[in-house]
Amino acid sequence: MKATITDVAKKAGVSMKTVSRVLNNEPNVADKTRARVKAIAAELRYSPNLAARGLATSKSYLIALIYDNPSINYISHIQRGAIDACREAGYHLVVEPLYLEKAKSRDEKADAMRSVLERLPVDGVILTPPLCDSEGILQTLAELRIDCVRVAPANRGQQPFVGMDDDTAAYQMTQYLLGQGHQRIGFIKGHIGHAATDMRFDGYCRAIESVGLNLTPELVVNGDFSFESGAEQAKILLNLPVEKRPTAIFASNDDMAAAVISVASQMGLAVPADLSVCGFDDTPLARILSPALTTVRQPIYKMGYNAAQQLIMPAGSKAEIGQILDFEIKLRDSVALLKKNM
Amino acid sequence: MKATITDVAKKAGVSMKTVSRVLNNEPNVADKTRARVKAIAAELRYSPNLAARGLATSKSYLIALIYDNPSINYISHIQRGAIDACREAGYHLVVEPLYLEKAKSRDEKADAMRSVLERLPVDGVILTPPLCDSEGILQTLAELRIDCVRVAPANRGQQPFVGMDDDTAAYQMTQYLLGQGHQRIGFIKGHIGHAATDMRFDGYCRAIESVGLNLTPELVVNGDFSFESGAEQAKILLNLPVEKRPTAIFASNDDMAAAVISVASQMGLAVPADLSVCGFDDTPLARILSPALTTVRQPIYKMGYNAAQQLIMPAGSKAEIGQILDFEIKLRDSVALLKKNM
DNA sequence: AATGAATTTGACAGCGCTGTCACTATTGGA
DNA sequence: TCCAATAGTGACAGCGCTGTCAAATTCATT
Repeated sequence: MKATITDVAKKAGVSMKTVSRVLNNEPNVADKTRARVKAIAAELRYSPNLAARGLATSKSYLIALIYDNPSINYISHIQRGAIDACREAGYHLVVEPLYLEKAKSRDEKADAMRSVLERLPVDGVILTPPLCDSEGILQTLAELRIDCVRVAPANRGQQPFVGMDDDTAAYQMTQYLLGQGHQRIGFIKGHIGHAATDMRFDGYCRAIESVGLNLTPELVVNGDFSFESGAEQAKILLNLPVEKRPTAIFASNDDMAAAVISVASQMGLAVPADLSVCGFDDTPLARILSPALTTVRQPIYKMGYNAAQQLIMPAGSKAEIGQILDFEIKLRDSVALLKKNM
Repeated sequence: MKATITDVAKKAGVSMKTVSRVLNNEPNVADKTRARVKAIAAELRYSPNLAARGLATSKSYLIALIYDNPSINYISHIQRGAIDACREAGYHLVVEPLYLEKAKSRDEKADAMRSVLERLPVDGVILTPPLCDSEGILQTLAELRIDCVRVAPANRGQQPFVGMDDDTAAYQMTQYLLGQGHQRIGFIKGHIGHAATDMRFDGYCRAIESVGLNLTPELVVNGDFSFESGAEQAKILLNLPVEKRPTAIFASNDDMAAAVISVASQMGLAVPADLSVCGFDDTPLARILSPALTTVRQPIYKMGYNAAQQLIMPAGSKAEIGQILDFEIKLRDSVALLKKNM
């Protein structure tokens, strides 16, 4: 039915091994032979059987994207990037979410991953936050001797990663708010335990302090990246007495920023006239909101792309352990100059 | 390093074949033997090597999700459903988007798919719209002898599919609007060529006509499922003279409905007091909008789940060729009773 | 106790490919 | 001219598993 390497070998009058060499671009094949084999392979529409090759080499040409991050948007972009990188190199991406009933511990996640990976022999694994910061996961991967690249990890450590500088991004965004005249800038933190939560908050703090202001504890509230938590915390912030109420709110992601805008308008506060708002991520939501959201654009796609690429690259050429990608501050309509009387 | 079937066999004092039988739940193994082998396999953390098994059985335990649908939300849910079904059966999902520069023809998409699939031996393919209605794709799959299940195809035909009744859903939603007293109901159609576009529009028409009303051509406009197109078309609808202007707008998806709400509020129309709006899909956006959007909940996750399941199921048990899943009308806050004076 | 049938088990080949290693042909230099 | 080095090629085993088929065991029946 489907052509095998033997068919090609017979037709070309060479051994299987020679065909194999040609197919894998190995050296030591005469140019003439190489050309002939290639032509015949093409003619027969031959393509190697991945299972057989995998069995022989214990490589699978498969890369797994493993995550437990509930943000569809985030994962989708990582995934697209990874798939594109895979395709360029003849690899394929298998997607493995690791959602478990929430009570499960880290160890159980590691076990779940182990059972997935023991069954499916992948050549490498891409780990997204918060999974990429789990000791258990990392250790299991090491035991299984599977390469991995972490996306936006909290601890950069000595293993490969791709990431961006959340801290600086938050710093710059806060500086921008400051530059627009805002002094009382509310901050809604993300989910505890998420690396980005701390890094973004740190950037905010640095910026506030860099202009000689003091951090006002009541302006900092704890969300968890969800719209609902954003709404809840926005109410707390906006119900502060007028003279203490923030004139701008920096939410740690776009969903929460959307909630701030929604709550503000329900309370009769116009954005950005009465309240400036900015987010983080630049999800599709950001452009749809009215006003369109000023936010930080993360290079999510590129992180996925580069992560896969690092996995695929021949081990030798790994110049650097980590890659830090550029972000971009997207100025849109949700931030305005502070009005004099506020 | 990793336990093989031989290790288990030795330790259990039986042959490889017996272990194999136990692992595959084949009959004709004594209960005692079965229990012992299972115990030892668990103890050794044994799990079969997919490549080897694949080579022996010419199955890959891999299913591909192939799509060119740009809606992240849609694909993500299909994907999650499919992955869950796969995992239950020890399968894995590989994801293969088929985006090409837009100029490419259908045939080129089929070629692209062919080259992906010739390399990766998958056991089945899930096709989403609009790809699932491409003759070229279907034919290529048939040539490759790869099973496929289509998700929400336009032409149900004789091949397996999972879908929902878009027509009836739109019919019911329109009926609901009618029941709230609305007579001038605007309709924003989706992308031309998308099966859902026609089916939803048909349902709308049927409902309008079912109450003895005539279709008003100027109340029907052409969007393309994007937020921007929704905004554009909403403006056209809402700029109609007051006596002709719709009192309710049914957008063919949530993104366009969000645009309607946004445009309406920019024009000083309150939703739902001055204008009722409903959408289709029940994306996360629907709950985030204010007012929360009345919409049709599509069983997207379940479609993915069932599609994968159909592929995995032993060929014999395929009772029915197609499955039609239930939708749900989600009543939220964006539709109100028509005020008397309108 | 003896027979046939059903159940349970194992030996072995082979899926399609690549790694190893041995072999032959070619080249360049003494 | 001959030899060593190198380029080019192929035979063969074996990756871990399952299908086939025959052997061993058990059971039910006379």
